[in-house]
Amino acid sequence: MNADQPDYKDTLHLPRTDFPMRAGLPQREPEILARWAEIDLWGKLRADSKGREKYILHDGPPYANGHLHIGHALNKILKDIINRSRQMTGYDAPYVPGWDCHGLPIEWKIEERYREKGQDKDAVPIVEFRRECREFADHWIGVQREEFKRLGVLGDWDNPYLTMNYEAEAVIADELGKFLMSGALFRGARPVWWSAVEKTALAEAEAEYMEHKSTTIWVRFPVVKAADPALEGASVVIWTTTPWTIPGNRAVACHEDFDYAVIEVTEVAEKTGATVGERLVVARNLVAATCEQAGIAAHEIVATLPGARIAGSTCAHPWRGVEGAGGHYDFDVPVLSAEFVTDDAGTGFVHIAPGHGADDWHLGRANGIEIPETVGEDGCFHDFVPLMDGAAVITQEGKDGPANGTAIREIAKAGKLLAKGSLRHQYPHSWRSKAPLIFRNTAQWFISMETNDLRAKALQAIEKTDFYPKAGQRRLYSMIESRPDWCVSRQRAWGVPIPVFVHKETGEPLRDQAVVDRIVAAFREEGADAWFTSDPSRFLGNDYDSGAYEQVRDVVDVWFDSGSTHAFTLEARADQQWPASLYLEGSDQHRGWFHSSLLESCGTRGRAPYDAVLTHGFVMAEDGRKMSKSLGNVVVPQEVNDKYGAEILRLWVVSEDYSGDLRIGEAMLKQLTDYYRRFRNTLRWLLGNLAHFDPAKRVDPKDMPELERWVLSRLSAMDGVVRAGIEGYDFNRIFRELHEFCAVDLSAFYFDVRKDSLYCDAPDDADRLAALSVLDTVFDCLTAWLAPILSFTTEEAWLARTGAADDNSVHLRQMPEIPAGWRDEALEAKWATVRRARRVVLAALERKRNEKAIRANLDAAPVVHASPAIQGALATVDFADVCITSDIVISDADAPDDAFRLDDVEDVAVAFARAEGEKCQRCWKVLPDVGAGPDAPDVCGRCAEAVKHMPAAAE
RNA sequence: GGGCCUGUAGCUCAGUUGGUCAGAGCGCACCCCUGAUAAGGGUGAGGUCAGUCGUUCAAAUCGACUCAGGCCCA
Repeated sequence: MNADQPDYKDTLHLPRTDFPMRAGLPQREPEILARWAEIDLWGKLRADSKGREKYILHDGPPYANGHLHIGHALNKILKDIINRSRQMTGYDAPYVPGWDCHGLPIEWKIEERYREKGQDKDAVPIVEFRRECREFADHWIGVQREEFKRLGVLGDWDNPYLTMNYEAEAVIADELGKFLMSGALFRGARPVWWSAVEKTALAEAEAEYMEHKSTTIWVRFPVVKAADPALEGASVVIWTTTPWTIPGNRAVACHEDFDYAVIEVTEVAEKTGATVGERLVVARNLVAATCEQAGIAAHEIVATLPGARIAGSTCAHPWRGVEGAGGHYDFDVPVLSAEFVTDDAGTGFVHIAPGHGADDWHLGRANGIEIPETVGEDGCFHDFVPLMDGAAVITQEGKDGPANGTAIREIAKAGKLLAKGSLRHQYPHSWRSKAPLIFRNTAQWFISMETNDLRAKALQAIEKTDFYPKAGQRRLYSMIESRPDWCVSRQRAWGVPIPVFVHKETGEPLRDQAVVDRIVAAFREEGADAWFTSDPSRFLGNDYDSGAYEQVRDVVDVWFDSGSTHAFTLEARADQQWPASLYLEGSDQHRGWFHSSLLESCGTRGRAPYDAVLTHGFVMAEDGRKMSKSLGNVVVPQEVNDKYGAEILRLWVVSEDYSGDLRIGEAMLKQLTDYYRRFRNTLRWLLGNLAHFDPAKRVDPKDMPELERWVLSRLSAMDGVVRAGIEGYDFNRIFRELHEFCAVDLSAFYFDVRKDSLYCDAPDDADRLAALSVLDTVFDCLTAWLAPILSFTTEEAWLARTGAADDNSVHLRQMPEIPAGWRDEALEAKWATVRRARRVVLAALERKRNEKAIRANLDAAPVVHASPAIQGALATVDFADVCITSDIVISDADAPDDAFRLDDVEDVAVAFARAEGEKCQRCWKVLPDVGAGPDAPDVCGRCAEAVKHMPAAAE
């Protein structure tokens, strides 16, 4: 610009706003959070929506033992987006966050502290131990609460639900009481990892696998009832690494798909356990290995048959009829088929001792086989087990006891020992004493799946529940369909006690509602500690002799705790409602919270505690693999907050399809910031222009130009997208469509086209006022639509426009009601045509630009040769404005041969021409009437007129 | 090993009941603007639709298998 020319910039209505382009989210977000706290946004929302239909998203409780990871962030942000979007579409959506507080991981942490101090946990009074657990959980609840709030998650953070609240502990006991009273809670037995040294059960995760040398044996189980004639007179051969479990044997398992061989021994080696002429059955591809081990020098294969034809046979226990056993082992040993049988070692037959193995136990239960108790808590055989002499499996010093030797000797004496060997393998040991563990049958409490038709009720409830995505329904269904009874007891300290008394003589649990009620009342007042600090008579009252009852010392499985959250939160709280509208968690919770809540609720209330279940996938690193510290690809939410802002995480949640696994990494975060900038700058430009808008001069839609009405129609369509997305939890679609709307419809088209009018027209020019009116509406819509997602930025923009009064927040708004008349599909179709023609013009000008014929499009005034149909569309349109050229000619003449065309746009050809005239120094269009006005020699007529109407240069 | 799920351009996603050359946005390259400026506009290059084999006149879309990844089990 020449220095001697007047600067017209001050006469333009350029965007003016304090809303910065650079968000500074890491700094700004905490300020916005502070304001929400200060104005009590949560309280205002509640007051605002009082009496509206409730939308209850019941929070699945995270575990209170560490900082949040990215999965927590995904989960809570998604919940927040759903709650906010429901709140803005006519519901009252009071979100109560919760925490899971009891359980093993916290217990471990406390035990670890003891170990570090050289203290013994068992020497500490249980109530003291529990107090430390409680404090530990309390600490992490505080930490996580702040981390969740930092993500912008709105909720009743001052009154969350905690499974360790006294009220919750009371309700959990009460719920368990319902199962007790209905007869569904019963005492059964199941094998658990057991340490004979500590005389305690260990959790799976407490077992340390270390190398161990085990004695292996091959044992004959004579077939007494053959399912196939080929098995007559033969012995099934089993192989085991735990000879001491033979007394507990009650079955043999084979695999129905494996081929088995019946062999006849024809020659034996010098050292052998086999006899010439005997028939043995082993898996076909283990025949050679077995023969070698047993010293069988030669054999004949008498028959081969699949496991399917062996299953159903009956064998004799190796000690059937043995002297001194008193007929104890004379029971039948059925051959069952089982999937877990392998043929990579052993004989293809697995000896099943239901009291000494998980597979064994499941198979035994599935087939109605008794689960014998053979070993006491000190690791020694019970005296009533014949032939074992009370031998120790594991000694109190943590060494192998004599039980293996005793068993092997007796098997050999009975003539059933085919071979013996040894094996080094990984075997579980106690993490405390380092002694080998054994699987031992123990008394446990179960909730029956069949009593009161729990399984059937649960399956029916699943069918009545909506699942997002749909596949979750089948997943949960098949789990419930096949699951065993629910083992709810844990031999632990940090949990809600199983509030049951068992009669010492009958072994029957006491079922008396009055007793349950007294327990619940005590828990409500003092917490579940009351169970450990009170004399049993406090609960038993005068009706029972406390000496006749044993007080159960087990605590309940934490899944029962969280399965009861619906009872002590949805039912108990006045602001909540039962059942929940939605449960939302990671897809692993089909096995967890969805599952336990369903069973708990069906068992006590006959239906699911939720109307719908939504699952999200897991967060992977950028390459689609699991995040792991060793790979260094872990994304931590706190770091994203500090570097990019929580808003970027919120955007991330909706930028992906959360029904499957999601990914996150540096490259994606960069892309997300680009998405963010598009939204932010769209709002910024709107704000800048709206600074010039006087609502009193709002133009009615019916008086607007077509282009403005087209925008309104697009808004109407977007409204449909937003509402459908909220309804169906498809926020990815909302995000995608809104982003495209901002980028393509608005920024690249509507804004670009209307800049001329908005910046240059006279203040009260009708078209300019219409455009401003539309911008106001667009702003109104976008801030509301994006508010659930970009909760910080929309608030910032909204306050920038409407003022930061204490009762003002974008989150107190409802989604805008779009008048039905705005949608005009014919108009949208017409403008689709206009934009197709525009594309040809822009492409033609691009070519000229590359040829250096023009620079800006305003240098051109092309001739558009179009078909009559397209001319019809362009007739009512200022096509030069639309193409941002200084002039344009629509011609019905045949296009010259060198006219520009696009392959995919028929009937439009563009012939290039430069714009005629001088460049207006104000609007930069090249026009013939520049300088026509005497006062303004370097501007066009329109601008001369506009400047005249400007009240002052510094508007 | 079993159940369930996922696999479309560098990235995030669309692709209705199988049938116009597989689409969008972003990113990228190049050009323009410099009155949305750590912004804005335009043009363009990118894909054996994980792979193989089938069904069909016709498959990204149906079936089987394989590979890779995930969740839950064993």
